[in-house]
Amino acid sequence: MSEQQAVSTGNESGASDFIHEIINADIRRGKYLPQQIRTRFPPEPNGYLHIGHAKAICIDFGIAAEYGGRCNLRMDDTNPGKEDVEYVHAIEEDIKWLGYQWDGQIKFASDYFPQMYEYALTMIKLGLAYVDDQSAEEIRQNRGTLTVPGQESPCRQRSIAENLDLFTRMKDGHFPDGSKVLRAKIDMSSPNINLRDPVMYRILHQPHHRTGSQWCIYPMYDWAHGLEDAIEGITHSLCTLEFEIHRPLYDWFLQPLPVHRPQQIEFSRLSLNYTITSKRKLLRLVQEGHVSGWDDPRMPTICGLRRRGYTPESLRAFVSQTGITKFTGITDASVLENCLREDLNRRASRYMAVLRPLKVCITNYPEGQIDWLDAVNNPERPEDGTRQIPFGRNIYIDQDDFREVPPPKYFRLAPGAEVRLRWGYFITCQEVIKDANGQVCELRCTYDPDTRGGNAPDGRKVKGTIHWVEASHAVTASVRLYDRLFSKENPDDCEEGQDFCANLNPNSLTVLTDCKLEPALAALPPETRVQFERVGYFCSDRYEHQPGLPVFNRTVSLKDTWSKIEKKHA
RNA sequence: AACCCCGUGGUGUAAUGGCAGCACAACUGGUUUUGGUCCAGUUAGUCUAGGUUCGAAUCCUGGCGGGGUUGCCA
Repeated sequence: MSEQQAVSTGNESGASDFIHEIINADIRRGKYLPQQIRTRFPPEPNGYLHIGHAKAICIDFGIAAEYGGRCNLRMDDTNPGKEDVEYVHAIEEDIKWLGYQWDGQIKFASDYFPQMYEYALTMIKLGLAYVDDQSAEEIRQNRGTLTVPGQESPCRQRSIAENLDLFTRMKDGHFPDGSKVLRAKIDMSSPNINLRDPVMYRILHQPHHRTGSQWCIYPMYDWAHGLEDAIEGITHSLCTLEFEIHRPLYDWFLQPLPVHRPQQIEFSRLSLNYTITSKRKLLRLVQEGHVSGWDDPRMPTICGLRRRGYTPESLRAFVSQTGITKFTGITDASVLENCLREDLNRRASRYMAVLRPLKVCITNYPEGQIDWLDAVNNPERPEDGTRQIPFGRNIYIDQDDFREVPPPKYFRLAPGAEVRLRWGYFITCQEVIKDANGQVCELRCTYDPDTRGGNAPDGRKVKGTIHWVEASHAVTASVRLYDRLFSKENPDDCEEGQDFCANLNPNSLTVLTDCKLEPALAALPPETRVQFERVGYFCSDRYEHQPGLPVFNRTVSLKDTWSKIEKKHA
């Protein structure tokens, strides 16, 4: 490959999707230099970003970076009634956390209102826009339907002078909300309904979170968006598939104006099974208290995934794996989990934690004596070193690691059985103690002093290794176990008269308050991702975790081969 | 019988007229001081009918199926 070719594409990943093809072609024929490629991520600040936005962010920022170009962050704040600065800040934080940095200052569509207004006057002067007095209802009626053409407005033939006068007075606040709109004069019988004289401006006597009461007319998406892109010199305006049918309008608005002309390219949205990614529905979950907030660890929002313990790297890997296409498929959530486990397996330090404690007394171990054992922090990264963990006469193990009547293939503790304590000794269960209700409440075991560190000098093997925590040093913690928020693959699949809330998984959250942690875990700062050995990946809560009162969220469990074996034999 | 877009294993995605490959999932087996990781393997796919071509997942035509579009939302 010649150097010129390598430079001309600048495509490091070698991706060959249709977006890269278009950009590569533009570069090849000299339309742009690679470093001139400019994209934008244009959220409306009316909600929190979710996993679907993460895809758009990775594509918008990622592609610009590949070519050595730039990507803008632009708030598409053209509808004052729905938008708020709260969302602006949250969006900025989420994008940075994902690992991206926008070019220069954050941009706001509202900053372009004056220029958009001037261009609207130009459109009127060109005879391409007119003021319509019809009500919203009349406009809707006259738009026709998918199969019948629309009717032209009685106002369509107004003179340019009259349109100019009316539009100026619209801007100056002479008319009440809804009394007039500015419309593009295109084609009321177009098979593409977007072209049936779409509204460009509506009257809204509402304060805007940035421009205050400066404006009482606000531009509609189709009119505004292409101009925003043009003003910023966007070369490739990447968006999702539902805007595909708007592209003729995007081009139509820009064509007569003396502006740069970006190219809109559409790709399919990301959908995940067992998940909703609709801002409206997400908002309902928050408002109706089905979750604790936008950043509830069960939410598919970026801040929710973050609090759950997802890494930015795993999210980016996931987006990269699902690819860029025009096919509207549903990705299995296990792909996301796999990306996470792959990342965390590499990075997360291992610790021992007992979630549902069962007391074990090592009867032949001296009272009051503590033995500090060496434990490897991360077998995937020997350079992470080792730490010391206390061992003593009284320890906790997980209730699930003991069965009074062990099922087939059960390798853990049972009456008379010997297991290895991770990093510790072999122990053998000698006695089972039950409470008044007949529940197992304590085990009395013996240990083999010769097996310190986990190996028997006589070469005998034990099949099972279980985790444990020494009782006198254990720190009691709260641990939240999360499961999928919805019990149906498609949460919208519900009975007549019901909605997605009927499919909420009642067991999506389990809070355990008597978990026993090895001491090192309690000393960790908030938002630290770790593995509880044999259990799963956990993250100290971003807001509630304290050294004296640890709070961990389960990010994802470890793959559980045993549960499959157990089911098979059941 | 509107218009636009899209159809490749169960799921997501490569192959740009030349050996249908990858990942996830599922299932075997091996390794293992995490029933994790890792390694090896198995199952399984071009919606359909024609056409063009030496050769079609790829190009053309029809059918079928899916998604989007009838806000003064974005």
